[in-house]
Amino acid sequence: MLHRTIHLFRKELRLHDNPVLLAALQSSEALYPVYILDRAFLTSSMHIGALRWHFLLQSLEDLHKNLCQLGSCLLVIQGEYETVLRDHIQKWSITQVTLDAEMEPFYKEMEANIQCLGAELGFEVLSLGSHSLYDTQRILDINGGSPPLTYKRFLHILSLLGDPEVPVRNLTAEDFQKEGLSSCLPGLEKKLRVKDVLCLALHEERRCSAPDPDLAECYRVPLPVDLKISPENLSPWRGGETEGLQRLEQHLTDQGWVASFTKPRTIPNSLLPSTTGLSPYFSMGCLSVRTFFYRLSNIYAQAKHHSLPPVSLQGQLLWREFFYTVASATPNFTQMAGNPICLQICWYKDAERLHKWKMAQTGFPWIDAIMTQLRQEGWIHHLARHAVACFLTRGDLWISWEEGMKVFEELLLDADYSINAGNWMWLSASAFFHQYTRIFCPVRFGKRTDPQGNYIRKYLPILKNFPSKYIYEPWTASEEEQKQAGCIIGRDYPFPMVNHKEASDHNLQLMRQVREEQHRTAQLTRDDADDPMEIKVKRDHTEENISKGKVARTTE
DNA sequence: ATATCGTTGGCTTG
DNA sequence: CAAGCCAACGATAT
Repeated sequence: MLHRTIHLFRKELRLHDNPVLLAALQSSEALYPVYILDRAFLTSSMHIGALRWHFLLQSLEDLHKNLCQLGSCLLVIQGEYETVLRDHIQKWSITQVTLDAEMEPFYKEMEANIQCLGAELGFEVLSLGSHSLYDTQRILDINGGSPPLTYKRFLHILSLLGDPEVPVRNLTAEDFQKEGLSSCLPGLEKKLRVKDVLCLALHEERRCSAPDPDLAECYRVPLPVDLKISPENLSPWRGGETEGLQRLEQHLTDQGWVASFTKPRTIPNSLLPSTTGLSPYFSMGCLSVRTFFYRLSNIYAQAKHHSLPPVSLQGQLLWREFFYTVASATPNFTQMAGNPICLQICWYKDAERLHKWKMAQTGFPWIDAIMTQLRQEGWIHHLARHAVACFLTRGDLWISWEEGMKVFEELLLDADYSINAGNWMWLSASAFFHQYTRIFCPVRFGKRTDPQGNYIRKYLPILKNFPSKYIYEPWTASEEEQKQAGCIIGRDYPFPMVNHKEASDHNLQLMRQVREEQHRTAQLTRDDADDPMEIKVKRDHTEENISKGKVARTTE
């Protein structure tokens, strides 16, 4: 029996390699492609900021256009998702809801709630994942249930698993216009596409005998102004599958560049991205990682030599998988407390200093330029992320990585629950990375790849007339030189908020202390422990946290 | 038990 | 500008 289906788009905002949408089409006589714009959810669970709102709306508009070309359309419905679903299940006599499976707790909770609703209202739920290359559960199973904590070990497990699943075929107009399928609302269909009117289900034709003139208006993709989001958008990234695919193709034409890509050698302060800059498209599912993975495999197969993980382009996709895997099996992954893999550190709470960092007012041009690019454009290079993250946490300010993570979540177009938290733990040497004596210098680090400071001049124009020898440390210029540059330090641009040498030396000592204490407590715990499990959670040894962790594990 | 090694530091030396 | 040192962690391999 064929279903009457609502397909819920959540993250996978694309028509290529979209397995659950394909399955929805194949199992349905009527299909409603829906995006529920639940502002409370997007704000409180996903913490999306203004730039990401723009990117999301652009992606929805593009999805709508692409669906229209195939004889369908996107129905955007604003409201709380459960209420919206409840209303439309009845209104449209729905028997099936399909949706992309996602791994974030808030998306999983949403899916569980939809399952419950299905049991109550009598519709089936089908969800399939396509956001990652591998099913994280299979990786965990091979590793004996616990996540691999090193990339090397992770790669080893992948070598046992083999290549990821290949992408499903692209959707075509035939999929949407097959005999007897009606896709989207009949009234809307006629409005949006006069030529190819679908063969409609009988009862739907009856219902729409008096088409609502406001139907199209009612389901359209809202504009930023409708959502009271500032129309200002300086980001060069434009959301959507079409733009994402264009950028992908553009990068793949340079096969030599693709084959020899070596991440640590890319330049954090080039004025145009030295990496692909595709992350925003992957994070919102405008692009399929499986599609990219296999396009890379094809190029590697033709190349004489190619780079390898961890530094290769494919290796970058695998880093993403690595963090998904660890996040999926670690309780409280996005926080320190109750997170068994995270070093427990007593960070300073200093709202004023945090604010300076966040608002690009640290007085270190290299740091402030990066934070300005982040704020204006929503994307910064990976190494630039390292520089500002190290500065905020173990390097200079000794402020919790969770605070930095929240700022990135709001400002980054590619913000991703697992990857963001994982990298912040990495940079703060709280997990994954342990060579804490390696501290980025906020003056020296950027100089290597941009001695003229063109990057700083672009993002901090107030400093643009300083000679190159002062551009990374303008406070060392004499009063006369500052006047000449048209920028007085302390008036037009702040003095550095810390003495880097003193701050980083001090923090290094703190970090040593933390490790020493950790070591001692682990020793104590080991001596006391009857239960060998207690040793495993030595990193986070308080009673409360252990029980929290155990509860979270068993409910998974 | 012990050795190995880590995607991307900074500094000195030859 | 490449190599080695710094001081040294901790997950994994052996």
